[in-house]
Amino acid sequence: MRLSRAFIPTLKETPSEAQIVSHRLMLRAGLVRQHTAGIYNWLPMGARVLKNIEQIVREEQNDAGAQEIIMPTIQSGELWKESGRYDDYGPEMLRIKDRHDRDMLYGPTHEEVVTDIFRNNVLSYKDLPMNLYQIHWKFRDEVRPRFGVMRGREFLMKDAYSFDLTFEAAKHSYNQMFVAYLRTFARMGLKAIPMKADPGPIGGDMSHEFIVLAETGESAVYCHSAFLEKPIPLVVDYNSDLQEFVDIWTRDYAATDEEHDQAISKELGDKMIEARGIEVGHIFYFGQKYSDPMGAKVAGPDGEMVTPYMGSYGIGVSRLVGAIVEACHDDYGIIWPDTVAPYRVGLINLKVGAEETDKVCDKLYKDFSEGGLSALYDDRNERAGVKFSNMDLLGMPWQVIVGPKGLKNGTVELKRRATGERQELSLESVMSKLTAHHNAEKQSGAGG
RNA sequence: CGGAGCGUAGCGCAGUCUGGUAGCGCACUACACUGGGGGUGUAGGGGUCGUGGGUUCAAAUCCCGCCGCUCCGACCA
Repeated sequence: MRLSRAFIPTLKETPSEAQIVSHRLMLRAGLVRQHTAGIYNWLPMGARVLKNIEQIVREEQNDAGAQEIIMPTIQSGELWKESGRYDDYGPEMLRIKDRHDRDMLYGPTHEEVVTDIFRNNVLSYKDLPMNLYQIHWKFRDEVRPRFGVMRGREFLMKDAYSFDLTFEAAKHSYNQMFVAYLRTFARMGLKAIPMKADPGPIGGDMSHEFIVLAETGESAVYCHSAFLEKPIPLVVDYNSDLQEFVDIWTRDYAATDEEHDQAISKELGDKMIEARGIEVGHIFYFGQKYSDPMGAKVAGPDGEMVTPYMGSYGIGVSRLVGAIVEACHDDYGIIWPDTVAPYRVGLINLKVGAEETDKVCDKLYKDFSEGGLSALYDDRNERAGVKFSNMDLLGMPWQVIVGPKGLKNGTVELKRRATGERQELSLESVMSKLTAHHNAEKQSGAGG
């Protein structure tokens, strides 16, 4: 994309409503604009990041054996009366009447709908286990939306729902999602720590929140320093027993503010990390809570009808954009991890209109796109300083700077946004270096 | 939902107390100079002052209603 043609409205000054750094930077870098309280427009840069994140989530869900579906945003109230939640859910649920005066609602979550799909279409234990997910917009009429997209009312969420014949099998489904989540967040360059969450009325220990550590996180969190060193599984056989791996990630202490035990802090001493965190995922097992009242049953091996055991697994996709900015920025702007960056490369032409620089930039721009490296080409007739600070604000992980000085020696400059490290390289080495990095990342599946 | 505050050009703000021609900086347009970290100058364009009513010769300014947004608390992917 040529910057001269791109719709990227940047701001020098921060709009007064933005309090936290991710919100400020997302507005300043032109990712989003607020439509109304807690509801956002996603402009081209924001939309690209959102799509990248969505795709990583999708790939990892598919790898883990989940199948993508799309459920409606507007739901019938009748299903919620069956599960009993129509009365329980409260004003957070946006309720609507259609023209026939029927009770409808904008879905805040989809347990009822997915259970309805299941009971109407799945008849035999042979179809289990089954895990269905979607990546779709939800609406929860929060009392007080804030922090930009981190606590919006409308938000993009990946929600998966598993169905199993037995508790043991359900536990395996839970573990599959657990591992998939570790991989998903790692691929985005995030350190996400699973913390035991309030298990709710079902009890047990099968509920975890995945928390990204960030200075400006919304809540205080506590965890053992061992979490910073734990391995992310690069290659996973999701059919194998994952319990051992899950145990590694759950044996050390980690708790959110509400669950925290101050005594353990003392016990762990300097091994205890006290930090701020952002919840980006939440998985839980809830057994027959919905399948039972809604009458979802399959025929078991012996012909008896069995009510399946369920779990649900959420990732806040739009929230992740904010969380990544919270975790990856400096005084100059955003520092996108390679895997989610709106463009991989920011190409800066320092002297637009000069034959040499124009020619080299055109060639690089073409080579990047042919090599599968998305590039944002700053071809505007602006001063160098404007382009540098603008590209730093936008946060492309690599910058390729083409100016008359370097070209005299046949070189261009490659800058790593995260470290500020700069190298003078020939055109060929720039291409090969970026391509090599890109390929290495694809192979490992966990770049960043 | 309790408490507090704010709505004036795309963004940041002044003007409101004490009523009298709607301003400043950035951004935007044009031209010139400049040209490796948000440069300089000149000339421009853009606002029914959130909205409805009231008081007044006269309302951004005073009074009343409504709408919207933000912040602090209790709640949440």
